Amino acid sequence: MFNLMVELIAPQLDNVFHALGDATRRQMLRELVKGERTVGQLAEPHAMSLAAASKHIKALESAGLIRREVRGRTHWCQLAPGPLASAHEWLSFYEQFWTDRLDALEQLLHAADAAKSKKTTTGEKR
Amino acid sequence: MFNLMVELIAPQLDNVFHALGDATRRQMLRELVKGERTVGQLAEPHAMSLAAASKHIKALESAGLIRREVRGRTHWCQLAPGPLASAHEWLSFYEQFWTDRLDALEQLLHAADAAKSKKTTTGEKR
DNA sequence: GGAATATTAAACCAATCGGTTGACATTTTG
DNA sequence: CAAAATGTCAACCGATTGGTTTAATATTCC
Repeated sequence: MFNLMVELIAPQLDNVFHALGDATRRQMLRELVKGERTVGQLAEPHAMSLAAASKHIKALESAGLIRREVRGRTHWCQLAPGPLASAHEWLSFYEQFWTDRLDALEQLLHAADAAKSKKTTTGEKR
Repeated sequence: MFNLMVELIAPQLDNVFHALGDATRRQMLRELVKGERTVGQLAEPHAMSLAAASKHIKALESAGLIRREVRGRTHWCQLAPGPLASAHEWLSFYEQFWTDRLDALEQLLHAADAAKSKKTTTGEKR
């Protein structure tokens, strides 16, 4: 299910994850959850030039994470959450794994608790 | 709920997302889902020197995405999915948003379709 | 001990990143 | 129209990235 679509769009995922790998850009996304914002508004909380913030916004845009609409002289940005969903889906593939691991750990703890039976069925290691 | 923990660990998220922003490293993670692998095994599918692959693995390791166990002269790597779960959680914050957006779109389409009744009772989602 | 194996370390390189500044284009406002 | 407001663009800069090649370090095998 996931297997079929995961990693087929590697360059897209490259862009999305790279865009998310910067706290400034993540904060901008958080802000955009509240609604449309102009470039200036997005830039304002950050201790950097408007040009620098503009670059961050361009990075988010070219990753497909936001859309921009020019109205007059101001550029309005809004979330375009599709790629976020893709990244989320990509990570979901691993959810099964880490859930299994936690389950296994839990079972191990329970087993240690009630250490009476002599089950030594080792989970196969590759 | 998410609001409380999201973005409190920004440097960690920086590392995790940065590590995920490279197709080579993502492929290595995919491989590790199948079980433990040595550095050599992880490197083999990739058209690069062992040293280069070793660097990728170190990046994954310092992002906390994998753990390494040295047995004899070989280094065995395995997934440490905790940080993946963190990234997944971070993205989950936006799930509500993009779900809402898609719902809104769907409703818009339906409304256009059956443009007769005037029910606008928005079903709450999730 | 010495050769082969498995992996990291160090030095280097071109490309990219995140930032700056200054010039420019396009509205809006007075 | 002129001035202010809103952004982008281009050039530049130092740091980081992802790769190379050539050692160096452990460990195992004979």
